[in-house]
Amino acid sequence: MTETRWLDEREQRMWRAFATMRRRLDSAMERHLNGENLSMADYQLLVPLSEAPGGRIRARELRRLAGWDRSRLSHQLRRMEQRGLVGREDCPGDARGTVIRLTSEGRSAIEAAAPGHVETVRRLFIDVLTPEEIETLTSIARRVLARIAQDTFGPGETAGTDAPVDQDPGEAACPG
Amino acid sequence: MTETRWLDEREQRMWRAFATMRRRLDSAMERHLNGENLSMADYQLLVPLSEAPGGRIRARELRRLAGWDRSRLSHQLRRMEQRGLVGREDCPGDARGTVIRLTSEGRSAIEAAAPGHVETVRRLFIDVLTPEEIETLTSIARRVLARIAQDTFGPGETAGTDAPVDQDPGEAACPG
DNA sequence: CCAAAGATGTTGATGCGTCAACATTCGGTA
DNA sequence: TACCGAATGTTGACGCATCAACATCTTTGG
Repeated sequence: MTETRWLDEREQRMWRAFATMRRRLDSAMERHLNGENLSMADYQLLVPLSEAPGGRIRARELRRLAGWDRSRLSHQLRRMEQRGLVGREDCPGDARGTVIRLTSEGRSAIEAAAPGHVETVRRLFIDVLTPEEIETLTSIARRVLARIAQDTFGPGETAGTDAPVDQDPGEAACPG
Repeated sequence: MTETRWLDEREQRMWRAFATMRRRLDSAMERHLNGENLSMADYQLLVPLSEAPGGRIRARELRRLAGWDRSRLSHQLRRMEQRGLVGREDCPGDARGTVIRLTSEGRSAIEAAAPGHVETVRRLFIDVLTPEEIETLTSIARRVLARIAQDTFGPGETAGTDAPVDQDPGEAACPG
């Protein structure tokens, strides 16, 4: 180990402000969604489901779209099924699979919540950015993601046992 | 309700990339810290404790420094106490209070983890940014935080019942 | 065909985070 | 002094997230 390169004052200020912004943004969006009785986790699954033909997606595919691992998805679907937002069906052609179906309650919920959610994203974040800053942020995010991917396979520790790190659709904004 | 202002392509691309970066950055840092058997939550409390004289801070103050609410702090301290990282003592002069004490195990843990954590922050994030981008991010974070603060007290819903939203030291980086 | 290996989901345990309810103590005021 | 409201912490319940273990089914290769 060489000597630790601590953060200088500017770096520290940025890192703290950035971390705080992240936390506050999450809380605020969670809070606004909760007003519609949905969590961010619900939202992330309901959006792709609402865009799928018939409101049906196989769990495997949903897992890929959300970038989650099996367990997280299964637990979340169990909770959502209990609330009547989704249902499980047998998967034709593969007895291992499960098809997730958006219920009418689920569709109502996402359609009620989506506009407000997007408005929140816009009001709290996008509207305070200049077009240049939007491009800069996109560029930064890409560089950081590339670096993290590098890092995962370098001195790797828990290199992807389950979750595929290939693609990441992130969070959709416009449910049909 | 006026018409929803959906996100255009650039905005959506930025928002998704940004959200993904946030998640991946969190996971990566959590994972690296876990290599030292610490969580981010542990770290956030251990840093101020390690910097305090005698390794002692009253719970109220720790709560303020971390920006947490009572309950979260209490639960986290219970878990950390069970692992021997901290201890609870009576608060002299105020029988309601509790003084949190960093144990020697706690000190060893934070001192072992801090350099690696800072290195991770630097390698995965800071090192891929230009000085201009660091300033830009600081500026963006401040604007967003101001907007969120505005929003909280505007059409507010759960405007701060417990957690003081005044100051936020965020995450410290250099435990003495 | 049959056994091994892989894919797909589920479950239980545990840690993290929030909310509501509670007990205790302090401070100010009648 | 006695009371009442505020401050301080703790607890239980529940949702979210990850890990390890498991059950089942499919595919592959002999």
